[in-house]
Amino acid sequence: MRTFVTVADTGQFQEASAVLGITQQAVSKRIAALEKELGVRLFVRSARGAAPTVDGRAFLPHARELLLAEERAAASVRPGRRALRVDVVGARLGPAGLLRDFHRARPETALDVVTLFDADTAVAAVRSGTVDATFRAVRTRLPGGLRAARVFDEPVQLLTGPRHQLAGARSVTPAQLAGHRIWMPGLVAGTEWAAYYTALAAEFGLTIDSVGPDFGSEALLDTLAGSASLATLVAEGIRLVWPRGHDLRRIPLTDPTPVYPHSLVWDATNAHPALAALRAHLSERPAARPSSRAWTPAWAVRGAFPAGHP
Amino acid sequence: MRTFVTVADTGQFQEASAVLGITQQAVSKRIAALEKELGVRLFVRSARGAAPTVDGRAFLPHARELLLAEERAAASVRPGRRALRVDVVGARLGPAGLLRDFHRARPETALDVVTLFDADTAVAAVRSGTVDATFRAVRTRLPGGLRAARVFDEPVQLLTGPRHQLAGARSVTPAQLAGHRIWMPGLVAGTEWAAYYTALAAEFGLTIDSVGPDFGSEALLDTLAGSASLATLVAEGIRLVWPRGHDLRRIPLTDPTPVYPHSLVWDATNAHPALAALRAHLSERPAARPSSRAWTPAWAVRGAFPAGHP
DNA sequence: CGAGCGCCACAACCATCGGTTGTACGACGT
DNA sequence: ACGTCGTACAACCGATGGTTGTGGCGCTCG
Repeated sequence: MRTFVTVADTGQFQEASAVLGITQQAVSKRIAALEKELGVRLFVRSARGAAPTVDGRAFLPHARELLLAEERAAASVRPGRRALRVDVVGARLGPAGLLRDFHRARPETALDVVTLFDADTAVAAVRSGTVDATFRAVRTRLPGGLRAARVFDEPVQLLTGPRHQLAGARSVTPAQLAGHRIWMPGLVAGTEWAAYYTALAAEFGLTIDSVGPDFGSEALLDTLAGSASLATLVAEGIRLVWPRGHDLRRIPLTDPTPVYPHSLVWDATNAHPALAALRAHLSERPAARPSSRAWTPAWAVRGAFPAGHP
Repeated sequence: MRTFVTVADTGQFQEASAVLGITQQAVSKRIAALEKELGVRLFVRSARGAAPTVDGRAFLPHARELLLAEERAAASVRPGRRALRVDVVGARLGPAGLLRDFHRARPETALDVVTLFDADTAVAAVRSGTVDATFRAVRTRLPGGLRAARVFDEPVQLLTGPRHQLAGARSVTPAQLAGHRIWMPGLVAGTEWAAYYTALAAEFGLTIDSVGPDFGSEALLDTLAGSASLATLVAEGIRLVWPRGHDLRRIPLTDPTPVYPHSLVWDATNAHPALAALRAHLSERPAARPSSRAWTPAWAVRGAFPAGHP
């Protein structure tokens, strides 16, 4: 590919070979091999050099893209100065949206988004330097050198099918959910997600049930749509693949509103320039502050808020 | 890359080797070589298989993207059923915008945009089947089997610096340009672009000058910004890299408005499914019809309009 | 708790690939 | 008509990347 692009740019095999530091014959062989593999002629050879055919012209941008993709791939793991690497708890949750904003604001900044197993794993990764930051709800005291800023309180909503008893409500209080069956397959014990919902259930006397195999959100939505007794909880920001004709309802929870407390955790000694940019970007947003009408587990308050918060 | 992705998907070297049709040892060697080249460990090996490290997780989406890019590249020239290939006269002109619309409306349709030398070359390419369609201003009678539909009349505007005599005008008539020097470096004799501007100059007595080397649009704009006597003509839709502080002016031409008559040309015997989709997409737009206040060269009227036009 | 099993890494070997040098051929300009 | 420029073909050879064979390590299970 690189040979192809170089030939296209220089206009002749000879000069391309000089650029690439190989012989002209090697370039000729490479191009011939590529043409044979693709089954089309890419250049018309003349006594004055090589000009791309129509196929070659169509192929050229794809070849360039391939080289760029290779460069990005290598940059994502380059020891020392790799791309900024951020862990998020879920690709469709609030923090992922914050990262999309950041990427839109600074598209030149190379950014990798990964999802680790749980908050403890993520915090350990931040500490070891394998990731630069993580959006998580921190439960435990952070190891020395790590900083946290609570950046996003994401309200939790009830999701029901049309036949559910609460389907018509404009809003519901957590206490009203007592006695209803909340079904959340895929909740893995030991993760901070599970801890959050366990605390929520304990606080308001709910029954949260995560038994059964997790067939993915589509299967969950299918089941909800047909059930009069099952409901689930989802984060407000989550974008579901909204099935047609299922008539599912998202119902806000109020008085209090359970919010999921996303914090950004990073290592104070990490000098990655894009990390500073990310923190600056996040602090430019209106700071998320705990509302008196919001609820979080007791452990969440340990997550530090940006300066100015009590 | 394919080996890496396969290992990540299967979770073990052994099964990946079966999928790829090679031995486990070859997979081991490939991954080891990749890790050595990148300088990082991508998998943690255990007695139950291989799990990606944090680096591996970050690398994975890039590796997938690379494979997709390779597939798209191959598809762009696959003999027989390649991607729809359309020639446009310029990437920043109206037809390129139409193609962007089409791509937005049908993102699943593989689409390649190329730019050939001139209309005759493009028409020959359509006839030979190396491109599926071209947006061009057709001057000559089309070879048998080819069809044309005038899809976009693009108004031409005057571009001047702030010190130019016409800089303050809200609009200008072509006749008013007589005597002013119009500078259009890069206009290649023999192309339909050149023919268009030649006809325009002849019709209204203009002086269009394309001598001198073409250093690109940036250099042109720099020169225009500082000149009181030079101006150029640009298509309305063209997106220039608008230099800061140059205070350039785009001035509409009126009474009549010269328009550049883009037609879509295709081969009636070409059965490419995406070609039909493109034509359908274009015909859904409000048909471009020649206004009595618009001007085109006499030869342009030969370009067929969609059904219904006189 | 030890034996067995499943999985990966290392070693030796070998065919193929992809580079080299040397040369031929065609087009263009003088 | 002949040098010059640029590419293609041929012969050659080392490096690459596959194979088979084997060893080690960590689960798991009797």
